[in-house]
Amino acid sequence: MCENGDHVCLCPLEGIIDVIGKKWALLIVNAIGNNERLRFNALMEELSGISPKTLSDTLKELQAEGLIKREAFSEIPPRVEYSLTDDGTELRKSIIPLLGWAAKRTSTEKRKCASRYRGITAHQIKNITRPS
Amino acid sequence: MCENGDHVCLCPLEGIIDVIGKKWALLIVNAIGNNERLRFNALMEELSGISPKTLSDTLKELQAEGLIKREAFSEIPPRVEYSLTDDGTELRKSIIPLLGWAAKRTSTEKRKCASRYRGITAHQIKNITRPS
DNA sequence: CAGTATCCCTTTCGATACTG
DNA sequence: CAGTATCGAAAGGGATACTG
Repeated sequence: MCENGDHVCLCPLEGIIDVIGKKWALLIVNAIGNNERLRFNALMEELSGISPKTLSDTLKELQAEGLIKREAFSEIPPRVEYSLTDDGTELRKSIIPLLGWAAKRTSTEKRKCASRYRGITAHQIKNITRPS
Repeated sequence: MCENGDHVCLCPLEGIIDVIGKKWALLIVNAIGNNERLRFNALMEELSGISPKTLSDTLKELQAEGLIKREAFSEIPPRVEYSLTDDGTELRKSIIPLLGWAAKRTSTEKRKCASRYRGITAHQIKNITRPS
């Protein structure tokens, strides 16, 4: 990567924006992280409001990006569990500073919290190594 | 904000995604940060490929979010300069960890760097307080 | 110079119904 | 249960031409 002197390359932005720019992507990553492993319908509940199509689509993309892992069990009824890969876990951690920045604005600018995400359990991050 | 125990609220995501999810937003913030202050056409050059409409639109949003400042001078020909607010500067810093995460993947997964942003000078961050 | 005004295309996402 | 198939509305952006 192009990092020399006081420069940091923004090239990786290409990957970042496509992933985290998606409306539900970070919420999904976090929801799974909060629970270790989650099934499709459980995710539907955590992310109240998401449609099966959107969830399915996003799940596939996150999988393709190597951020989550899908495990299917040959049972009846079928069972599929999603969990974070190491990469996904790292992503989950690396957005903390950004969250901190946003949180500061939220409070100083007196915005109401979560008007859009209200009711979504997954709007909290749990069990994460907190920055000092 | 709802931060207690091992929880960090993702509510601010509402604001974050809308801002940084936009294709050019972070690039613009960074381009201005790299140069202290920039004029409209200078931005057009740094962000090679952006259309005046898109730049104009995004600039207004970033302004509305309080991330950049617009100063117009009553001269002929007109001169307008954009600079980062403190908030914008903070944002620019807080994406570093995310960049680090993405950079690591980029290299380990052998993706080609910047296929989408190639040629855009603003794909580098300069003069920033680097994380240890 | 610093944008605006149009037009249009693409992607995204939601709702709903259906299936292995 | 875990999705897929369709359809449609809406937003994001790009190209280009024009203006105060």
